[in-house]
Amino acid sequence: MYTIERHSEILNILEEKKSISVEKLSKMLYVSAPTIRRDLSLLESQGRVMRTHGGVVLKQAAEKEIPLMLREDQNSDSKKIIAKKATEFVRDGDVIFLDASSTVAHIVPYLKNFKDIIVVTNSPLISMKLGEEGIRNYCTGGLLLIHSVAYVGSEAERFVSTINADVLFFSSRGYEENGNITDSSVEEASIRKAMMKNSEKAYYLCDDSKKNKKYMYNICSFKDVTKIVTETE
Amino acid sequence: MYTIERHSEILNILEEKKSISVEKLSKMLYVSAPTIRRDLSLLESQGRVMRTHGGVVLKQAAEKEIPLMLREDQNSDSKKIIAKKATEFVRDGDVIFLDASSTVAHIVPYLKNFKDIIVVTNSPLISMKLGEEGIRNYCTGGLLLIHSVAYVGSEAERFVSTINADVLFFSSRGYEENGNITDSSVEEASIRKAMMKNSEKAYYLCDDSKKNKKYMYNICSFKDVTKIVTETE
DNA sequence: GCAAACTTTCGTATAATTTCGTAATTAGTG
DNA sequence: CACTAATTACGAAATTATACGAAAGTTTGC
Repeated sequence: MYTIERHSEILNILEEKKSISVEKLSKMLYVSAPTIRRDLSLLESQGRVMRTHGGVVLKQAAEKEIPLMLREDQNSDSKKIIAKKATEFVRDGDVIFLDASSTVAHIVPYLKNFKDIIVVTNSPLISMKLGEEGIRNYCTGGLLLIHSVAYVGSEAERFVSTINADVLFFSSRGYEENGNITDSSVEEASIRKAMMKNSEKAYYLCDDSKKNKKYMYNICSFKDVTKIVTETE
Repeated sequence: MYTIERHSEILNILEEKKSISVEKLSKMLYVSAPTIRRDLSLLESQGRVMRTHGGVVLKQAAEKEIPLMLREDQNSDSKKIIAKKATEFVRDGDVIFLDASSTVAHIVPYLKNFKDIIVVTNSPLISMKLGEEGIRNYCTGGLLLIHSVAYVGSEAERFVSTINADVLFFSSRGYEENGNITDSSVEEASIRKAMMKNSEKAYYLCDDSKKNKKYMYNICSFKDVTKIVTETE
């Protein structure tokens, strides 16, 4: 067995056992302990395992730093429910628009069950999460709107206007009983309109916390939306 | 048997055995070990196999290459030094291109000392880091190249071509003594060329680990670069 | 055509590097 | 403090990189 084969073998073993001692690895792989330690140092420097006195533990993908935005996410549970419901409207082969909201971000994990989908989003965060799940995706690019981690502006909208999507999932800051869907930034309202214009269907994802909140900019009205997805009925 | 026939024969053998020694290949194909090694270097630079001391292993598609974004990056200290040195070439008010390399990513924290700069990058990761530092930035958008967390393709290049930048900071997988700067993916090489074309100045950031590594795709040559920034002189 | 100059390919020889075990020293743990 | 584990140092064996030259194939100019 070659060195790099041994490295992936160590990872395989860890995948199964989560942690193991240097001594056991040494016996299992028929090499001396110093060799195992060298291997582990390397794997540690690559950030794949964590060494401890006497052994190693697998570094879980859990402790990644990215979801900073999503961590401080409120109503995360309802959003998850809504996201799952939304996947009902996805078909294999669809071209999907996702806006840059945290609600919509929760759809990502569910999308990997579909084949040959292409996703277009204006959120770098969602784009990267899609990438992690192995989902082919395009990002619009444009000016980064910092507080909402979204690309906006003419560049972003131009990109959107070149795509013909099957479905759009979007959210917003608030909606009113009368059907007005509103947001607090022009730029974001604008790009959502652009997405809506170029998508066959548009699903509005909203949790109850958004009810009866009115912000400065109008996105659209309930009647412009194919369906509204909520946690309740 | 011609050279390229030998190459595909090596791949065939590997397909079946997954890994094999240089010595065995040498005997099976009736050529000397150095010849096999040359073949393997080539196949490796094409990303089809992984060399290891004593032999080669097939690069499984499944070979879970930890995405850049989760990988703790190596040579982080030298990269930090290089990044700091690079900031010497930034002026207030500059429009700056940053490519999607981890070396270049280390520049971000130093950029917040400059006023009125605008940064354009094809990396969602760098874009978000810039955002966190409060630096005004645009991302190119385009197709997400997963393993390097970079946007590439015609959309990304089109965006770049609309920008006139003052400086570009870029890196690559490898460079040779003779001045060739190369990378392992066409797409990434291509977008770097596009950035170079539209920037007044271009600084190549390279740490010693990249020395004398040759990959399949040419980006440019030392003479096309304004200055090379290294950890040493 | 044809020969000279050039390029590509490959083997040989040698220098440099990698890998890995042993042994000695240092550090960590209960 | 005793015991185990980790680090460091070092040497041996194997592998690889490099330099160089020979042979075969290509290109160029006449």
